[in-house]
Amino acid sequence: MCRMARPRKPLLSRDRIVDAARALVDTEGLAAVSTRRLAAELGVSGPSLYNHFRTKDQILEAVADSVSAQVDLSMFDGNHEHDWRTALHDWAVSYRAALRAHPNIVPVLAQGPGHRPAGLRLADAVFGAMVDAGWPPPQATSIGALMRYFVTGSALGSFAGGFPDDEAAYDPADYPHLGQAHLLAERQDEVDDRAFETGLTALLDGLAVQYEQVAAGAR
Amino acid sequence: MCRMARPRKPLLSRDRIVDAARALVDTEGLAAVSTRRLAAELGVSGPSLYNHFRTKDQILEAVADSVSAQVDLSMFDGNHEHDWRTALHDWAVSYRAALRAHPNIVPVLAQGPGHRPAGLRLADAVFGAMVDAGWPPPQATSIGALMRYFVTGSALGSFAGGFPDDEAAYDPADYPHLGQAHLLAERQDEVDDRAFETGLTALLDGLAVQYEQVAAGAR
DNA sequence: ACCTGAACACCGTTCAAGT
DNA sequence: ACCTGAACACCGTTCAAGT
Repeated sequence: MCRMARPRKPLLSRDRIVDAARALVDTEGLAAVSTRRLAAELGVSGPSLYNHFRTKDQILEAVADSVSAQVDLSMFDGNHEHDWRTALHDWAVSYRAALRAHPNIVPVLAQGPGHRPAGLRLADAVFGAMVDAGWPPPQATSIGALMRYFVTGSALGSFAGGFPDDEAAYDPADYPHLGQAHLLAERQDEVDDRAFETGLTALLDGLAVQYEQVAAGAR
Repeated sequence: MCRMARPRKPLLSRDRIVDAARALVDTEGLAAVSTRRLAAELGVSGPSLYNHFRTKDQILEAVADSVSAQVDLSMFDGNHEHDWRTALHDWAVSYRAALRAHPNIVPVLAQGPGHRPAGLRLADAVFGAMVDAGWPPPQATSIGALMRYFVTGSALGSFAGGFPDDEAAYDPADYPHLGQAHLLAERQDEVDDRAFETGLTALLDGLAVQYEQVAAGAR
């Protein structure tokens, strides 16, 4: 049929590279991602990656964006089934779940959306929904910012898991109140989940107070 | 006086290494810190550092701890001049200020205190003060965790600074609500400071609601 | 005890060469 | 268009050698 010799199918694609990089970040951490190691995982040589990405950093940006894309934004859809508070709560839970599934990439994500499409879409959705709900634009901006602070902070590293699990690490003379801290490690998810829900509830309760003031001012 | 030849004064010390590393992290970022580069800054050869620290990671841990040590904890002192809410507010402001002065080390700090003394001291102080103020220990733990989430998240990266400042980056078809987002970059500190104060106030208002419930349960 | 140069097994990235 | 090997200027860390 064809006159010209068809080039064989390319070995790589941006998607294959991002998938492999995300897997490597998840299992072995950011520091384990080298272009040679990643290429080996994909069965090619190191420099091949540069046919698809300009730098290694751009690969990591793409991984970060693929994680942002997992965040559910449907609660901000126009049909308004949820009030702003419920929407914000459900979004925060989905946002944190997506990041906690890939905690090692959070430092990259937390630098802001930059030009990453999924990051910008997320910022667009929450800002638009808050303005639609009646928040003045400056407050809507603050809500987007403070929710990102809280969610990325909660996903960046476990609170409970950051404490040593050996009792000997806590000299009572130095740390009089940490006598039970060595128990945190074995209840890691429970402690972090409860702290997240407690903080999220407090944030939303506090924002509701401010919303009342805004609404009263508008009357 | 002395029989033995005095060894000449050591060229390095842990403190000198940590100070130089912190300066390098601040001015050029985590990625710029290599043992060779850091050693050159100190006028010695790369391997010399290994006489004072076991690994490069331990140097970065020490930098992180030196930043934690800058956080003011005096509001948690026993004299009880402040109620828990005021103390928590002032602590959060100091905590964020210390981290924002050295944002590039925050990813290391946010992994938790580990065995770092200043990190453990900070956790000890806030937990002890909340328990003293009447919070049940599990809630006091949650408060330590959620405050760390919020503060580290707010210091990890600027919200406003994470958005491109060129209008062309925001196609209205893709991001219908980000028409003004390119203006965020030029008001970076203002936007982030207001979001932090808004979030902190909301958190404390929300915690006050929960505190009332705890106090009512105890009656 | 503390610093050095040499060495090892790595890095990210470029580039000429192949198909 | 896409992949390769060779090369360049780096890495973190170890170690024998110096004082």
